[in-house]
Amino acid sequence: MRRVLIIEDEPGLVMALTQRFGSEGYEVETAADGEQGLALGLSEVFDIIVLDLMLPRRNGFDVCRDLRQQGINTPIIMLTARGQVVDRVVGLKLGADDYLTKPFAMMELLARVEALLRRSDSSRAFVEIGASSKRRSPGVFQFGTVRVDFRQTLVTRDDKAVNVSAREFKLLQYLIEHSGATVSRDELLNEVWGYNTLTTTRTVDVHISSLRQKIEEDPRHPKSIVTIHGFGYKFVS
Amino acid sequence: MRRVLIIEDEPGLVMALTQRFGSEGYEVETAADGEQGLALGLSEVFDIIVLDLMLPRRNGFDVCRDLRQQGINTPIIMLTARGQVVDRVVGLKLGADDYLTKPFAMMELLARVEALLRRSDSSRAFVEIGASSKRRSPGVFQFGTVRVDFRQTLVTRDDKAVNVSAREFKLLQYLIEHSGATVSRDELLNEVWGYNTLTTTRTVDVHISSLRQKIEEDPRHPKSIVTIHGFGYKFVS
DNA sequence: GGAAATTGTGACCCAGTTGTTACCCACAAG
DNA sequence: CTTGTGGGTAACAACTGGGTCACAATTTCC
Repeated sequence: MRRVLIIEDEPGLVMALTQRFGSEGYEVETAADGEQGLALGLSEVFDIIVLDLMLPRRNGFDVCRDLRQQGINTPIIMLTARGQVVDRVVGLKLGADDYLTKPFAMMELLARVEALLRRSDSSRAFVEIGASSKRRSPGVFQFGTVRVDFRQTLVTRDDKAVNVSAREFKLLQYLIEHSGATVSRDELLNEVWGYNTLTTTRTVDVHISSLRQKIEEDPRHPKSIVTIHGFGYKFVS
Repeated sequence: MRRVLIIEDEPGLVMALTQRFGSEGYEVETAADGEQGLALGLSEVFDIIVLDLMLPRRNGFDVCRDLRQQGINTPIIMLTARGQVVDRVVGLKLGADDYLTKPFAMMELLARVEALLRRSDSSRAFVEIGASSKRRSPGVFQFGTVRVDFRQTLVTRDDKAVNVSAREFKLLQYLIEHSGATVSRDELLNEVWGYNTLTTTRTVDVHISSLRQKIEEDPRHPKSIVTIHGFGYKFVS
């Protein structure tokens, strides 16, 4: 089982992360300040570390640097508050492997974690015989005349590129990844927008609407992104 | 046995919640104001906490934040009065795990509680040997030629989709979940509509009727949703 | 720094949903 | 068989949820 260490002081976020990772099958440990986090990171073995930048008692930079200096090379994802103009360079220089600005969508975090794990797996994989047994998602999804390429972040319809914004793309991706399931607006806000966005649920409708304009044959009578009155939306392929 | 802490000042609701949780086999403790609730939450261990937002002596936000700051990470469901829209954000940020707007259907509350417990169980489950013993509800229920898919929010009959409204779907779900039991109109109003709705019991009949039109072979002589004269309805599969 | 694109919000309207009433029939008790 | 009460359902009115437009705020890109 994968083990993740979460070093973060905001209780709500800790809660949310714990649950999200838990439901993904991770074993979760948490630390509420830098000191504690550093100690845990040094004394136990993890597959991934999620590290907030602003921490009481010892900030994320220090923790990250110290971990690396002690020979810990577990993948680290750094969380930075919006507005902190901390550029990627500083974080990466200190040994972080990726970073995310708060507030982030859970979906996003999970995706990056997976990516990092895949990387570190494959760098270790030379021991294993044959290809890794991990089935990676095909990367391309097609329904009707529409094709979504997740690797290239590209949507085409009748082989012609469709201009889809970032938000729309993520929304579409989430819907596709949960094909057939009814997803509520709240779930979409949490997974696609962010874990504590101020956004109202009506915003979801607007983006759904504009997505439909772009990928549905007849936007007035959508076939792929279906409304489930009173519940939410559902993607059917 | 599961232990639940209910922090709520409205006596009627406290009563209803106590009974409902009691009949589900929970051990219930209650607090009528924030101070008392906080004290209880800190001094005893619970599996779940139901916390009203508007409370005398200390509001739900404070209680939630204080509990979290004291290291209590029991799942918390927050109850908010209708109209307070902003609460989602603030509540979740402070460490609440879910929220419900009053008046809510008991069924809804129970479902969310179950979901939270399942989540927190699975994050602890790494101790267990082998695959997690998570028994998830099958998600699909079939009787006769009718199939109800709870994940997809979809009802089909003879493999053809049946257009069922939100209320009808929830009603059907409740009946199915209590297969074989006679459920009174009052119970349905409480569980499917809301705990203090002004709705009359005749409304239930109307919805039952329209459900029958949609899923019964012969709506005049229903086989699945049976009337128990003088008592209520019963679902038989 | 300014232009262009993206994103969130409020407003409006429509369609589907929901609750109520009314009328009639079914049931059970005598 | 009769009668009083409970239940089925059609019809209507009121409401609510959802689609989309226009605008403002924000971000991104030259």
